[in-house]
Amino acid sequence: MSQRQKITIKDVAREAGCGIATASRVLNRSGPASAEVRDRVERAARDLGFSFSAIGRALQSSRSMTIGCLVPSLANPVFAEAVQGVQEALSGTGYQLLIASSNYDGEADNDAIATLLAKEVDGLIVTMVAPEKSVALKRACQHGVPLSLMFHDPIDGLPSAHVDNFEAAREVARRFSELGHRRTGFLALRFSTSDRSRNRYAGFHAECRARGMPDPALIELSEAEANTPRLLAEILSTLDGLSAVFASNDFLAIAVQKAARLMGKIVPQDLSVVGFDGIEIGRLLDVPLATIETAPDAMGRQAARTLLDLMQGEACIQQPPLPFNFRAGGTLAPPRTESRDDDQGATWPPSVHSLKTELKQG
Amino acid sequence: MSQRQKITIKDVAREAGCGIATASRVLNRSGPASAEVRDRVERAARDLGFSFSAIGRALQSSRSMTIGCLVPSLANPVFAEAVQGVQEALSGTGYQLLIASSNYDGEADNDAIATLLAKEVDGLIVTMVAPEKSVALKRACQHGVPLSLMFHDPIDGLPSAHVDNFEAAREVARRFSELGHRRTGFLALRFSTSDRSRNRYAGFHAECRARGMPDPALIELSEAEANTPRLLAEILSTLDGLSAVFASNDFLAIAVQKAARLMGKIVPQDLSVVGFDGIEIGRLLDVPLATIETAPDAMGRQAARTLLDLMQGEACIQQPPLPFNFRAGGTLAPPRTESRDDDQGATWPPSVHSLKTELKQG
DNA sequence: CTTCCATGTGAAAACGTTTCCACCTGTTTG
DNA sequence: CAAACAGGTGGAAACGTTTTCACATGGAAG
Repeated sequence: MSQRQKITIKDVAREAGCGIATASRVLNRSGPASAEVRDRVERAARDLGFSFSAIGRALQSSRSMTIGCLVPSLANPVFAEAVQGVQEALSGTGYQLLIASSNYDGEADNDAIATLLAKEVDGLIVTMVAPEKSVALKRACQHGVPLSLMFHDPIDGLPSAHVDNFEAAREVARRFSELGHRRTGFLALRFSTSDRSRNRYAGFHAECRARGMPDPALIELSEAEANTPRLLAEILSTLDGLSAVFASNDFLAIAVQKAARLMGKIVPQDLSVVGFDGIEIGRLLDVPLATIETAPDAMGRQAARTLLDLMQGEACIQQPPLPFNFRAGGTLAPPRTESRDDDQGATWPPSVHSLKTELKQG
Repeated sequence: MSQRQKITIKDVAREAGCGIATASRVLNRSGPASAEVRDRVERAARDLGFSFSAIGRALQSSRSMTIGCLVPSLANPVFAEAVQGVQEALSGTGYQLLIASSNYDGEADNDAIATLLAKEVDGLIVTMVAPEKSVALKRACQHGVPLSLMFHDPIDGLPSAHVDNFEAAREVARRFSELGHRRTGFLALRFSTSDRSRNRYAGFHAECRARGMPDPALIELSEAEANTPRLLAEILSTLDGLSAVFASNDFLAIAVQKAARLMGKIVPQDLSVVGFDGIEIGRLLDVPLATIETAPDAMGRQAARTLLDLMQGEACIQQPPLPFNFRAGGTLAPPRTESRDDDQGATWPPSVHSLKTELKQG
């Protein structure tokens, strides 16, 4: 706690016996300087332990060398990995990452963007609740701040690093169908605040229809229900008769297995489960989890690279969606034969929400 | 992409027909102003869509309202959660989080701190490879920047939000011992770059000794070995005869189970496994993982609160270590009786590293 | 010997704030 | 009625940079 006040380039210039401009030129190698002066300045800077003030620089150049990143929460490893990917793509470019998280709150989203904007970030990488409705995001656009999205489908000409959730979910329906499943469920944790979940449901729903399966049951869980196997089991038991469940993320899928065990059901014989995200741990489980593999870190990297291009003034080009991959696993198998062909007989509980109308159609 | 240039307080003042100083006073409610002028200024600011430039403010007040945070990697959920905790504690204080990650590289650690310092962060929250040796960290100290550590044991009077890894590890040894285990192993992924791993080993080792058990086998894994069950199985099979393994994190512990299955061993009958961290998923597994529960988010929150106090000028007080909790689970059981009492007979492979000397003694 | 140019150099403006100070008005006090 | 004071107000300095511009100096070209 010794030296409380900072050493500026003025101090260096004084110590070296030259003008400020010269010191700046030497230290930045941005202009001519005699060997002798160069030497004095460099020595002075070293002796004094000088380093440039990024703030002074930012003010004068109106480039903060900072890029802002907004995600719902770092407690979700998917977003955390994406941010790590951004970090990696940024390393070596001189840009720093200013982070904000909204806790899945649309209001907080707007505040966060406003704050980031006030800090004059040179670019923005964003995942939020409702990008298409966010006034703050619109303002950022008009403001001319380069912008790139993550996880969202591209909107309004804004580039986005994403996977095609709709297509990926169709793939899951296809697998279910091919194995002979008919009655399925879709489990989501934050359906209303996650366009990803909604797109997945839409794709799943569309493909089920296309294959003549009954509409999947949509089950939206609360945080508590998702984390308490007993509660989850209760919910699942109200939906007796389904042979396969598509969980909108891997954690949920694992929770479903636990709940199934509690109910005395065996995965996959009594219930097939497929997750989403492809977290590493799924592979190491007793019964490896069938899931859609995605690469959040690659998403972060792509978002960052796109943003860097944009900041270079390059035209905004939307990259194709990042690939996903269906990972086979022990949690997916054909249904028990006896429950195969009784579609017509039983009354089938309707979807919890009926939002088939406002769903994307592919 | 319309309005590329910014609106400054000057524009507001001109629009309102008053001086800059007055505009500033009105907008900050920091001084007297007539009702009429106040009105004009506020209207002007609204009409123009003015917002303060954090950079201009930072330059003039020499407070950037930014705090820097360095962690090894956000791909590790433990650190990601901690950062999320920091984020939460900071929300509403007006401080933003500037993030850096080092990828477990000590050199990168130093660079990152230097960069953060150049950005004139008002405080620093740090988890790094070797805080006790870092010159950059020392410089930050001398520079007078408020500092708080996470995950590390307190050093040099720097406060740290941490759990007592040594004690927690002793707890594991105690559990093993009470169940009758004697030959144990300690698995670590990044032993050389993680003081946490080292402290855990030290505590585990110390308690094993204290209880008259043979020294635990120390097994340091490469990234590849940890993620490839086959490789891990090979390694484990070279250490035949041990009945219990303490993995330095839960992911490793789960990998060990997978490897054991590959070897035809049954957990916990043939091999007990205890992890560390207490990730949520461990609870949902087929065989719930026995582990030491910690709360990374609480660590982040504590680190942030301590830092805020420090920045208020309060004296630096070291909080007691955060509590840990032994979570019982299906992966821990007494060893098979036949392998109980043959200590003296067999030759026991020595620890991979023999660092018993430089280990913390409690 | 002049003219020109290259090279090295420093003063000063600009970036967007906040704050100190001085200057106005009126109004209250002696 | 003069003096002191309070409330409003704006000019200008400061924060740490970079960059423009102008001024030197010297050597080469005319």
